[in-house]
Amino acid sequence: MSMRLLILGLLMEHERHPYEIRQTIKDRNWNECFKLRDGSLYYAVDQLREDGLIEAAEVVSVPGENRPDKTIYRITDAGRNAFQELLVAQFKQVSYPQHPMFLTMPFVRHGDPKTVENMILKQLGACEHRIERMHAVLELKGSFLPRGSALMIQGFILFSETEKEWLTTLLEEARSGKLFEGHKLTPAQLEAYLKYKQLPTDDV
Amino acid sequence: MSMRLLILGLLMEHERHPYEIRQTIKDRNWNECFKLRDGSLYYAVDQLREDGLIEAAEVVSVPGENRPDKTIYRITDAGRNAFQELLVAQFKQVSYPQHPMFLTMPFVRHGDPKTVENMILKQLGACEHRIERMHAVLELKGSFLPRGSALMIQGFILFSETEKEWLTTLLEEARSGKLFEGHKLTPAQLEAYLKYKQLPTDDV
DNA sequence: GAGCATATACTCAAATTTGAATACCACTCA
DNA sequence: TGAGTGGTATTCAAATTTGAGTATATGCTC
Repeated sequence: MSMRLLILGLLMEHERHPYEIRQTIKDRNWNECFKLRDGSLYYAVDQLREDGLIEAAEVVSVPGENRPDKTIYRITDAGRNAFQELLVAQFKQVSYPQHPMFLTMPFVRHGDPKTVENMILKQLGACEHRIERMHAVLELKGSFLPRGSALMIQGFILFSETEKEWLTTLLEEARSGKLFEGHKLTPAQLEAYLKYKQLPTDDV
Repeated sequence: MSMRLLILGLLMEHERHPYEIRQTIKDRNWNECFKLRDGSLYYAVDQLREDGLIEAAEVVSVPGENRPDKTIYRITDAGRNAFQELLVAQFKQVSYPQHPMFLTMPFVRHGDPKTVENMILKQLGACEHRIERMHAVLELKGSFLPRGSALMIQGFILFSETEKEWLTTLLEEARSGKLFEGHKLTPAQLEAYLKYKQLPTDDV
């Protein structure tokens, strides 16, 4: 998650202070598509400033005093160059779809079937809600959003629909008990396993 | 990425040394589905040992001397409990599909069209190869893999096929130039934008 | 048989992320 | 009137990941 690209990208539009960046990300519903923490936002901003890719445009003191002043940042020429590089770098990343639940799958068979079933059910519910929410966003914004942003959300919906399909299968298999199969290998399976070990693995 | 879950999960099967864990992950083609670095593997192993979740079962000196000895680890009772908790925690994660290219989308319009088009094309190629590779894995292993592992790979293929579809759209739009639209907002768009700002955002 | 890649088996500093905490203001609800 | 909730705006230590480096053995080619 290149926080730097995110920040520079937003500053390509116009100058902003960190909290405004955070808000913009929320307002645009991007936090549904990738996760962000305040901590790394402020950290990245500091780094960018140190590297001369952004600079303070203005420091605003909010009336009411004791609150920290906000610093408004602007992208520099070096920053605009860095943005182009980061954009390409992000494209170049070995990049494949990821889902936190992938990691649980190889191990569910060691878990408690009833608990697992419930967890899958919850994920499925969350997934369905997410699809609805994002459809609402697209309907309201789709036509006037920058095309790339609209396509991101559209992609996110597509992926979420695939997720729904996958979770539905998982749920069925959890209910039938099939999901928890595979504790032991029969000799035939073992032989197949040895064969499979020779499959080429593309380094990822 | 809970390295801990991954390690404990593998040690639920039988004892292993760190390098063997690394190998197993590769042999099972899991590195296609989630990314792992040696550094975090060894770090996590150390943590797990400190926490008493795993213990050294045996230290093996390899003939030929000067190589570091391998320590074979075994999961403890505390570790088995921790495994169950980590499994549930992983299920509970706010969990949605992610793709590194999502981050580029809102900003492609500031990038160089020709470069962007090429990058998308490359991703599409990589994606197609991945699908083929994973199909080969499933065909060879699908029947004898623990069901959960097979479903993970199946899910990964499903997601990759969705990715292919999405990338194809992106490519078309890059070629037609539509992808790069959205530099300025018309007054009507601005009004729509203000409306959209009021959309509820589920915190993620 | 010299050179070179590849596999084994890690180690470590530096970069980054996480998660929680801080502090202030404005609002409501009882 | 004061207690609690939510938004604004950030800081920071601790946890974790990254990326590069180390060192040896083994196999392969020219």
